[in-house]
Amino acid sequence: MSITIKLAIDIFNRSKLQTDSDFLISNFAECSDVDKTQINKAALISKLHRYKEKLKGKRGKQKEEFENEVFSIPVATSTSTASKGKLYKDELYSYKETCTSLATEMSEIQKKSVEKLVVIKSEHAVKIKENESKHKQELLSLKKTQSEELQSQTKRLRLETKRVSQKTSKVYNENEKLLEQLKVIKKSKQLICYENILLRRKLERCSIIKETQKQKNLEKTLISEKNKVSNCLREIEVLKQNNSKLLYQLEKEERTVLEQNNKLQLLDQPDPLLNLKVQLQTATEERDYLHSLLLDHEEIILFDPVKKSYTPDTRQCIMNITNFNVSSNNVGPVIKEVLKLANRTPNAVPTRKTVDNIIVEKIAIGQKQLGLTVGAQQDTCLYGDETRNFGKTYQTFLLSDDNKQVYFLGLRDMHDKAASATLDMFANILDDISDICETYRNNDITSHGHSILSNIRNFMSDRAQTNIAFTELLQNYRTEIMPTFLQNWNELTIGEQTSTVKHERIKAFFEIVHGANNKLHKLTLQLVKKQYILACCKVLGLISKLITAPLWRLIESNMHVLDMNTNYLSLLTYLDRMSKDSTDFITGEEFPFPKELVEKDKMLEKLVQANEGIDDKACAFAQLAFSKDCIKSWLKQ
DNA sequence: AGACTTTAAGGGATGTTAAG
DNA sequence: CTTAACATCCCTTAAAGTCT
Repeated sequence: MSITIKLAIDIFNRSKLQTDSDFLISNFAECSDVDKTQINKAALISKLHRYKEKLKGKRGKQKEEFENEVFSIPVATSTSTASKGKLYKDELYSYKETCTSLATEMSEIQKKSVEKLVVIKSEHAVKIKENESKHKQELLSLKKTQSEELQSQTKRLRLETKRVSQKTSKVYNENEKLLEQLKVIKKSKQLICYENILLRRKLERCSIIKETQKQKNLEKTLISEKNKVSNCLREIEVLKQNNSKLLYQLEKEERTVLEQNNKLQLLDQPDPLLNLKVQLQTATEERDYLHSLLLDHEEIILFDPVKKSYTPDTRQCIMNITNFNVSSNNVGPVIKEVLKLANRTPNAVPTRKTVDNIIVEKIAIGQKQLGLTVGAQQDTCLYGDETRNFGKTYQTFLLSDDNKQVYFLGLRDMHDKAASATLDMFANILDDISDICETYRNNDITSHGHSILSNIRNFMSDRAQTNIAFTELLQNYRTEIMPTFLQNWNELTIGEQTSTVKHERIKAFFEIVHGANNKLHKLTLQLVKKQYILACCKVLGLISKLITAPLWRLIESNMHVLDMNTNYLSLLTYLDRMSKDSTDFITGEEFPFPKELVEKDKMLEKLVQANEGIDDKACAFAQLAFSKDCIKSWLKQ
């Protein structure tokens, strides 16, 4: 037995009046053959609420049909749904044990690592102590050996100095001896002098010859004695020199001793201590690194458990990630993977569906921005383009402002190409934007969609027939909703009345109505004043009207390709003729294809009108364009 | 080249939970 | 009780990839 939605909602409404909380379930159990205990109450209530909400939006036949649909009662599932992102209560019990065991495991691991750290620390301390004692021993041994060496060296030096001093004393002694000898010699000399005097006296007394002989002998001995003295003196000088040399050597030795002492002092500097310090630093760094490893993998809060929603930052992150064409399925894993780089783990990661919902938010935000910023922009330009894909046609609407910033208004698929449909789409998009900005609309008199519409100054379109019609419709639409708006158009019609020629109108439009605002406008205004440009334009327009457009119509008709031959031939002969004299082309009296194919409209009317000064130039241009050489060069391209 | 499978994406229906 | 926020399941389609 099954119950309808109408009955289900009826029971639900009645149950609200009851105080008995069991009323709802027992009633449902009665009406269907489902067991009372099997019913999932929360799901049932949630479902009923949803159906009520749904029913509100339905009227008439639709409502009736919906009410009569079968209502299936949610039944408690024996196996709880295994959720990936969140844990539910019944699961919690099963997970609790594993979690606690995991936690104890983790804490044990942590304890172990802490113990390890302690062990490492104590090891380091022991090592440091060992190194210190080693260093001390080394230092002591070094000092001992060095001091021994020093002592032996000083001993040697002392011995040497002793020797040197002994030598010098010897030299001194010798010197003194020599001096004594010298004294003796001097004394002897004196004695000899006395003797000499005595002898002289004797000589005086004795014979002169004998005396002289004796004197001579004496002189000889004197000279020899003198030589002896001088020799002694020389020896003394040499000894003196030796003495000074030895003194110099002594000085040198003393200096070397000093140097050795300095060296010894330098050797006393404690080098190994520095090494030890470096070792200690690296050890502490290693320890800190290990410690930081223990502290890492901190959780990052992406999902606010209090608000039960992802944080705004996370939402923005998701929006930005989807901007890079990451599929909604992969946004979660991408976030996880990137956080790994920073050694963090997210507390939750959105599923595909949630990401999809956030993408919808993104679009809403974009439209809100459009309403607020574009609505305030003056002088905007509307673009439109058609895209076709898989047999469906889509119409895009773009808007650019003064700063050349382009905004994307929206995209809709078109059921048909009619201009009215395009307008409907556009109005639909503007309505959407207005709806999004609902809260702001209450304060404004005009909606944001309307302000966007009223600020559109230009409409850029390809020359597709639809777009021309669309432009007209758009104008009408604007006049409908904004009667004060059409100032520009009124002025334009004034310009239209005063001139009959099209380029005059363009001139008037830029000079009187619109004003040449940008480079393109200025250029157009300048060119439109040049006669040869106008002549070219006339030729191009006529080519389109008389040759290209009819040719298109022919090609698009159901004619067989082979049957086109005659038409191509007539076109060629026509072009050949016109290259010699193209007056008939300019006046629009002659054309290559059947008359029916030429569309007679305002445009053609204006084009074939005679223009003083322009026609002869146009004639020349046309003949140039249709000449065989020119056509050949076209075909090559 | 065609058959078959996988992946990304859209969308509806509905269960779960906790705050209002 | 209502409702928001998130989740899951299911179905569908287009496009890309793989196999035969």
